[in-house]
Amino acid sequence: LEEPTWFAAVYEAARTIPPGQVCSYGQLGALAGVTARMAGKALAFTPEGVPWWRVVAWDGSLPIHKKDPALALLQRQKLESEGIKFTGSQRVESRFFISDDEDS
DNA sequence: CTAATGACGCTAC
DNA sequence: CGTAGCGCCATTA
Repeated sequence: LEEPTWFAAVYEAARTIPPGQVCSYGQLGALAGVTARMAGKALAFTPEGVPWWRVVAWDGSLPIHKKDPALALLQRQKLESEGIKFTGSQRVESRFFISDDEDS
């Protein structure tokens, strides 16, 4: 169990995500000091205690369904449990993002 | 060293 | 709102 890489930084950044809010891989990566791609990689290895479901794509969609469609469904249920709502499609509303400024 | 890939980001149509 | 294409950075072949 050794991740001597930016993985740990991504996990800690994910823990800083407040409940009822979501964050994009880019935002999380910025907090962890890595790029969005690296954040996604780390999120695939998320250990216990890390709210990986609070991390979505920049546009609120769930890009993880590419290989694990069931996982995407699980994430959506988790987000709904947090009070987050979805649009007609599988996308989280922008006002739930940490990036505030929900008012245009 | 070059090519390909990935729980991505953003612009363009 | 939907799809298509390119860019990004690190790991692996």
